[in-house]
Amino acid sequence: MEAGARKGQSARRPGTTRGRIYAVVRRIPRGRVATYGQVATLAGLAGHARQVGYALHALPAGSSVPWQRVVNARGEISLRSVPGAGLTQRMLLEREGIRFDARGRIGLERYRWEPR
DNA sequence: TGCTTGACATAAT
DNA sequence: CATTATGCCAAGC
Repeated sequence: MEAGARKGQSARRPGTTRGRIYAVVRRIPRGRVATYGQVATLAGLAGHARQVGYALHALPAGSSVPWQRVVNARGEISLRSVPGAGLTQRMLLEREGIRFDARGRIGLERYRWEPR
């Protein structure tokens, strides 16, 4: 339990790598998407996109982090350990007004979040 | 304390 | 444009 509790804390504890990643993901506006590398760069972890994915993977359910708006560089939803979840993510994005390609890809040219 | 795994990115072919 | 190979860091056991 302590391990689980500690995990939940580290997720909300600012200053940690994961906390910074969550902070960036939270900044993604609705109806827009960002790539893992983009989030990593904004979080100050340029080049460490893997950590972004891992951080979201450890993200607790019910969190205020719109992990669904984070996609890979191909503009597609990355496969995760939980089968079926990809469809859930796609549904959430479509609900925000994001259109998917016939191949299940998003037009990053059109929906890419441009931070300023 | 140290090793293995992991929601990826980028470059090269 | 698709696929393959390599590199990065942090968290978990």
